Amino acid sequence: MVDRLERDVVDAARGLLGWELSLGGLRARIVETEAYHVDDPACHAFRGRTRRNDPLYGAPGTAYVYFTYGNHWMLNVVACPEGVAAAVLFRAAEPLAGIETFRERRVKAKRDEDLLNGPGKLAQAFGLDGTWNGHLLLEVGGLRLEQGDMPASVLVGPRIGISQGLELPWRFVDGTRLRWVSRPLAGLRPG
DNA sequence: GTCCGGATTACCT
DNA sequence: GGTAATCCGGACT
Repeated sequence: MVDRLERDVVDAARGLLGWELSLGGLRARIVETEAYHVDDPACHAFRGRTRRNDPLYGAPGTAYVYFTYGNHWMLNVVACPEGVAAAVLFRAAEPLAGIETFRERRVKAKRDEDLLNGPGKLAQAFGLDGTWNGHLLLEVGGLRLEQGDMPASVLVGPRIGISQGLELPWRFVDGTRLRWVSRPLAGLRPG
């Protein structure tokens, strides 16, 4: 996956579906991703390099964790060669292990479907914050990304929550696990 | 120093 | 389906 991450952030976003995110006894299967690239106006690095977006320019496999809307942390994995800003945002996951901890941290989730079905929810359930910014996700230790089974069907559509770049179909969803996805009806089509 | 907007969520109707 | 809450980073004066 390092090769794939380095080659193309859009291909990597699709390829990361089915991978597993783990931290201690917590484990979840990635069911929804989005790609962001420096040439696209929705990317944090579109207007140049700053201290906030600096991790985007790092090595593929690096975590980019940032804070937004006054409340929420977002987890991304950096893609493309060093020096080219790009990343894949993890938007939703299916809980596989540690569900009691997920429930404790996501007190507002009424159903298990609400534990990880959004980027801010996913980060809250895993207890992530800026201290994980820059962490290497493909190496052993702490927060980790591991290969899983590729989904039998993938849906694509426009990315969520942005105002520019909506013409790019850079959101990817595991079509066999829509139960765990955020906004399953938002303009998705087979892809 | 001030202002604006955001890769969202939760709660309301 | 609509919207208030919440506060940091970036742009600008």
